[in-house]
Amino acid sequence: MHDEGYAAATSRQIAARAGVKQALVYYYFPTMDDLFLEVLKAGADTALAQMRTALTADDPIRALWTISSDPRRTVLNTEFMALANHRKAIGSELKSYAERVRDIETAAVTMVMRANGVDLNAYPPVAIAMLIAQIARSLGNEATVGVTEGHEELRALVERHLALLSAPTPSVRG
Amino acid sequence: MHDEGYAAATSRQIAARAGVKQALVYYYFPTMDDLFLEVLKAGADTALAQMRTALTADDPIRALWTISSDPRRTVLNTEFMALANHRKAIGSELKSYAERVRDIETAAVTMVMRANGVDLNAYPPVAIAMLIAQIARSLGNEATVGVTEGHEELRALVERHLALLSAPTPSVRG
DNA sequence: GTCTATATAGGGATAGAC
DNA sequence: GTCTATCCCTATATAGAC
Repeated sequence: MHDEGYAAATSRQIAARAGVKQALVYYYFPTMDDLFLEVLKAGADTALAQMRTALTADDPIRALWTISSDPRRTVLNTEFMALANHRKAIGSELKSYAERVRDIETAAVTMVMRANGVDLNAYPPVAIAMLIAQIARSLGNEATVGVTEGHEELRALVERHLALLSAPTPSVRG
Repeated sequence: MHDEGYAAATSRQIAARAGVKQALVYYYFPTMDDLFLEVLKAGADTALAQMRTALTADDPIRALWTISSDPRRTVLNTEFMALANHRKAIGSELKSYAERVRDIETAAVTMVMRANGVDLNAYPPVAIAMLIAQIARSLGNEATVGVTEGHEELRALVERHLALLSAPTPSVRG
């Protein structure tokens, strides 16, 4: 899926890469949909675990920013988003995963913003959390197709604002 | 592509929807890759034209925000991003399109920020342009899979900042 | 320009031997 | 658990009639 897209992730290709025969795929997964779902769940669980660990880091928000920036993750995310457009089961799983991710990010952002005395009404943590995660993903997505225009500038801008949230300092303006 | 993903956009399906026979597709497009490329180019040209028109609007940045938010566009964009992962021709076309879009957005943002007396070094227009476009796309992408958590809050936050850029007023903080 | 028909390839999935 | 063999379907693409 990562290298050639979901359409190339066929039972035969997968079996070949695993060094087994095609029929064996259907021994473990009744249908290809089940296989895709398991791949999604496994990846999601790994990502969620990483994110929960990030919550205990010195700089939780930067840790979440780094995780969300991972190009491997952004590429697969795009593939699953495309898959979700026409496979309901993938769609609902992706949705529940996205919501759990957002909850974790929001918790981290809330914690840090509170510690920094930021006005939580003016800057709702859930909005800031989404901002951070989606900007990271966008940079990854664009870099994948070779677009880098404005990346340096945006990265610098984000870094400056992340710095404001890395240590308890007053009067942060978002 | 919009309804069922690029993998379902086969010569047969396309012919059926067009009310013609499958072979006719190959009369107009030598290969499916050529067809995908033409769809991308046509959509890109339309979008670019809309964006250039937006530059002359009363509130150019909000106009660009609206265009980038269009769910039809975000869905197709995701499909093409996924396609680009394994089709070089799509990838390079998507890249050149993304860069032209960014240039237009940057021009609009530069113009408005200058009129508002915003510090262009502290807030590079290209970064703000990317921010606006990608947030809009992210909201569209997530809405497509049914995720809406934090959307209202983020939308309000964006609206507040867009308002700062809609009329020439001093002391904008981004 | 649009069609029918077909070549060739590969897909998902199952049956049944070992 | 892993294999071989196979069914059936659909894909891209081409040939050639009209």
